[in-house]
Amino acid sequence: MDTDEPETEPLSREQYAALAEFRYRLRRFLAFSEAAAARAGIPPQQHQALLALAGHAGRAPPTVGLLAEQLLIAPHSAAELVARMVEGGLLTKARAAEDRRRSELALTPRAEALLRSLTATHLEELRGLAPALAGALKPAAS
Amino acid sequence: MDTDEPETEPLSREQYAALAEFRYRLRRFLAFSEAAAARAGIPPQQHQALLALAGHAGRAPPTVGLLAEQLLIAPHSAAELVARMVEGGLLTKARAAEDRRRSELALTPRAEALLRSLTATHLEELRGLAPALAGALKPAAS
DNA sequence: TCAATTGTATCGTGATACGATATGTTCAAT
DNA sequence: ATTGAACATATCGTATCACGATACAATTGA
Repeated sequence: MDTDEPETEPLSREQYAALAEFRYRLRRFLAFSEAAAARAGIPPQQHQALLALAGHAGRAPPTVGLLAEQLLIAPHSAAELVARMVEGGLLTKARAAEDRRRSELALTPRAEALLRSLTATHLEELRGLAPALAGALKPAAS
Repeated sequence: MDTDEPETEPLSREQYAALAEFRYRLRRFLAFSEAAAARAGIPPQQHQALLALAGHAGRAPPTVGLLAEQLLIAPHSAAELVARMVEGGLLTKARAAEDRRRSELALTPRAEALLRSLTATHLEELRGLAPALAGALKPAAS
């Protein structure tokens, strides 16, 4: 039981309200995103995995460990996620030739189509949301 | 199985990368927030509940239903959350006099101290994060 | 006064990330 | 070459938390 909190200066009602507003808008965006993924027929984590992998395009081929880093989950959680996605026909997994510990991941055509559609939807949503988010952020960090 | 995706124009590598970057920064912020709550000794949802209730200060006394709206969870989920928080000594719950269906909620002194400390930490973090978030947002919504 | 609505609560369930652990692979230093 | 350490991935049981279905009490309106 932490009874001895660090001494903190009192905060204004406005600061609480601004931070609460920011988090509320964040939740709304995340809820929108989850609903969009659900409409597309995949769990939100799998959408995030696809986006992280696609966003990494151009660099070294993505692996399970890279996915874990990007999603901020433990490597073995990423392995489970990848297993579900391979099963669902969204990813292919192949041991890397030069280091056979690694599994290199790639999106299937179906995954690419899903992600394209989801990303377009999200960019549009963000176009509208960005000002509100930025606005809620400004007074919070004053 | 959704095999017929809506027709979407191709997206650039930069757009995927920008959106992925934005979500990554969001995850980092949320992970920071969860870690801060854990350090304070409460689950992250309880921190969000405290913030939502405090952010509402000044208006009508907050109820279980209001909390559900703010957190985007079902009313009965909010009831469970509140039960855990009352048990943990963070909230008090009292039937409203004028409408005895409602439970009016209030933060305990311990909760106020926790939230004050957590909010100060978060505002500081956001001061540093806001530019990066806004930066990742700009190219995404071009 | 009775039906519909609202606010809160209870119970069992499901999804997913985690901890602990295991296996295979590579690398460094002897 | 060999051995031990570090690394990448995988498996299994567990815990958390919101949900669906449902219930009940209080209020409102016809």
